[in-house]
Amino acid sequence: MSAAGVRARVRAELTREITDAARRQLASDGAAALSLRAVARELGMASSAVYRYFPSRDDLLTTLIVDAYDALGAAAEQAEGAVDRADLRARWRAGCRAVRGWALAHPHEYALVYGTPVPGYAAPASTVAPAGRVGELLCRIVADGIAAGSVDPAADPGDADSTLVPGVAERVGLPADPGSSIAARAVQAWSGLFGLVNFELFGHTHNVVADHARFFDDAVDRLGTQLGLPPG
Amino acid sequence: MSAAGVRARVRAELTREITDAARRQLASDGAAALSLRAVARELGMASSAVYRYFPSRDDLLTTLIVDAYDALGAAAEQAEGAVDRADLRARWRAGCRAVRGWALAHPHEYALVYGTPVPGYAAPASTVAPAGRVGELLCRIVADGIAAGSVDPAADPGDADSTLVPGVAERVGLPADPGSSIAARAVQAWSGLFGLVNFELFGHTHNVVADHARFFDDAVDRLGTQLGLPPG
DNA sequence: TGTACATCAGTGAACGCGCGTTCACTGATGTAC
DNA sequence: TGTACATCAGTGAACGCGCGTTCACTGATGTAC
Repeated sequence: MSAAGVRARVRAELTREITDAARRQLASDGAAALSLRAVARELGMASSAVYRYFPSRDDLLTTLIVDAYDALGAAAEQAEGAVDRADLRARWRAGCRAVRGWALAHPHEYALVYGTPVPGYAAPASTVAPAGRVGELLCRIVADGIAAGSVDPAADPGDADSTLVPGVAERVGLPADPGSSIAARAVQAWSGLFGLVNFELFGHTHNVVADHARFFDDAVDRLGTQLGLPPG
Repeated sequence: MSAAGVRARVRAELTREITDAARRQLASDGAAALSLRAVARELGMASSAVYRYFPSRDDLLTTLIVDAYDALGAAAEQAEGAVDRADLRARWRAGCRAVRGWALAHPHEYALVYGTPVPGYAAPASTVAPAGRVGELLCRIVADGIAAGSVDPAADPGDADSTLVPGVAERVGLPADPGSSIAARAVQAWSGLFGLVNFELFGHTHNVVADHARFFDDAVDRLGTQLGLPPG
């Protein structure tokens, strides 16, 4: 390996060490407490040295945001992918449960992307694709059901899909018929899933729900039913 | 009015001026930027003077949180209360739309209570009751429907209600039968409502939904239908 | 292979900022006799 | 009604902290001839 290659590799490794330390800090204290100086401290380097790797705190934050979206998306995809393709209901459950499981295991990373937007931070374009992974995964299940004939896209008609951005249904493999609501209902189920996780994680169901895991499973099944997934 | 009464009134007024200034600051810059010093500055007083009224920043924050819950609850109750009692569907719509409307008008106050919990802040008991107002309002609509015979609590059976904290269904006027899911479904609809608002306000549907108002109305109607509210 | 130069990583001090909270204090306002 | 005392609101300085970012610098590593 060339000398330049070594230098690049060392650089990449230290970049990763920085993001790892930042992620640990995020995990233990939350996004608000994350600072470049603390990261540098943990790595035993001067705070100014971090600027050789990230031009500003916001860039480090962007990396963490993208990583969080990707980790959550990967967890959901992996869980969903481990299930019999033909069992739509099981795939739905697996994907949703993986989202909740990841959120409970990484509450601060979850809050970073699904809680209050960081003040003064404007999400750059690089966060858009990772942010869509879970939603697209859920839509793919519905689309597969339509393709297999086990989900009826014409159930619950209406023109709700016309409230969506044009082309978004096709992009996730859903039909784009006038008079359909299947894509809008999928978006609603997606937001309903995160509504459940938000409420649990942020404590809104603290005095309301006793068995969160079972409550969640029941609710997720109802979301699936509303989308027309066949019962498991 | 006695001299002591005057003093107490002046004190109450300045207390309100402080919370008003804090609320303005919260509204314009968000909770993270809220500081006792900035509030004192806006009021033209020494920062130490604020401590005569609030023992710490957290106490000021608690006041703002309670106020936000109450303002949102009042907005929902007022909108819902203006509708014909017998028209359950219209009451449901009015309540939900008021929640969204208030959230859009007060995004930072909304985020304070429904976004990421403030790090290091532990919500005291005084926030519990105000936090429940919207959920209880929604449940009351369902309970009225059951009482009027237009909502069937036995539709969609299952034992989902057993996942809730015992007594919570009765507390909001819903039946507590074994084998029922009406209370759990109400909780889910409640979390679904805030999932919709969260997604819109925090930008997750930015590239997905085009007409947010109509998308929301459609989704809310679906939530109502899932609870068994008669169509409007 | 050796040498002169350029690039790069990392340092440590500094700038300027804002924060929550404490404290001894000064006047003004209220209270008891 | 007048006076002595107690309570209270508000001040300004200070403590100690941490932050993001800049800058001139020192060595080490890589490159060109």
